[in-house]
Amino acid sequence: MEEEKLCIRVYTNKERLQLCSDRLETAAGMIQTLSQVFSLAGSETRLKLLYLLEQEESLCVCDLSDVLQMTMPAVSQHLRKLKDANIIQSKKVGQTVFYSLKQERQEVIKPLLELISREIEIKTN
Amino acid sequence: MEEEKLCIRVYTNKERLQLCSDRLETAAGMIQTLSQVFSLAGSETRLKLLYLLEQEESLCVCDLSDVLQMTMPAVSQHLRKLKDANIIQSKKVGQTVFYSLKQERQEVIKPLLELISREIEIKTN
DNA sequence: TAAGTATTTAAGCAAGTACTTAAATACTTG
DNA sequence: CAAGTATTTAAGTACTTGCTTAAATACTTA
Repeated sequence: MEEEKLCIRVYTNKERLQLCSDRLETAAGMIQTLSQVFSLAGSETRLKLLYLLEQEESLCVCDLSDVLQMTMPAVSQHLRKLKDANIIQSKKVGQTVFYSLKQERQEVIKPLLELISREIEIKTN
Repeated sequence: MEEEKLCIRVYTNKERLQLCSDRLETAAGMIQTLSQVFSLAGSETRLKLLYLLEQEESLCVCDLSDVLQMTMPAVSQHLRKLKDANIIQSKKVGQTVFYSLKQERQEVIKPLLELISREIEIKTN
């Protein structure tokens, strides 16, 4: 099973392409981390969850399910993914579970959410 | 088909939840736009494409396929999605198609890519 | 105009995602 | 401890995604 060349170029800047490969290799870890965060934030529902948690500090599953007009299992499953990725954390008080943004990941999450709040500020002025 | 309440709370801050709903409604457009961008950037392959295009200004499908070690149809299909979302643009020169980041969307894309390049700078110092 | 190159399009398929409903778990209170 | 509430877990399913391969398109050049 030979690796076939699909594209034969006369003018190829091999050094440039090598530099690109090097860049990718150096950035590999960050790219992987970021693409995971982006793909989580890439769901409209989860982006809403993150936005609400940023604005309100902390909300319970029940409230979130109310606001988003979704069943609790649906919301709970989204929250689980965000929690697994260390983006949010939970705190149980009695039988109620409160979710909030995790400090550790703020440097990645904040710039994303700022894009929303900045737009909103413009809109409400 | 009655809309059933799945969660009956004694202490509910109705005003707070209403404020949350209002926030979501105001932010709806931005949230939709952003979640689309995030979900595109949420693919490791596409994030690499964006990163490379930012670093190199402009690259052809063939080069990208080479650097990413992927078939041209696979790369081409990713590029199409990014182009459909107005994140990148293409310019045909002879039979070669060059892709580059689109200026219009830079204010959303740049902060994301900066997270990578910033990390890389730290790493290579 | 024939042969070759770069790219896109299309069809097909395996894997992943986002819900649903039902049941399990954990806590609270009469 | 029985009944009820908040949440999670699990299984099932429709939909989406990301690749593959084959074929079509468009351009170049002998």
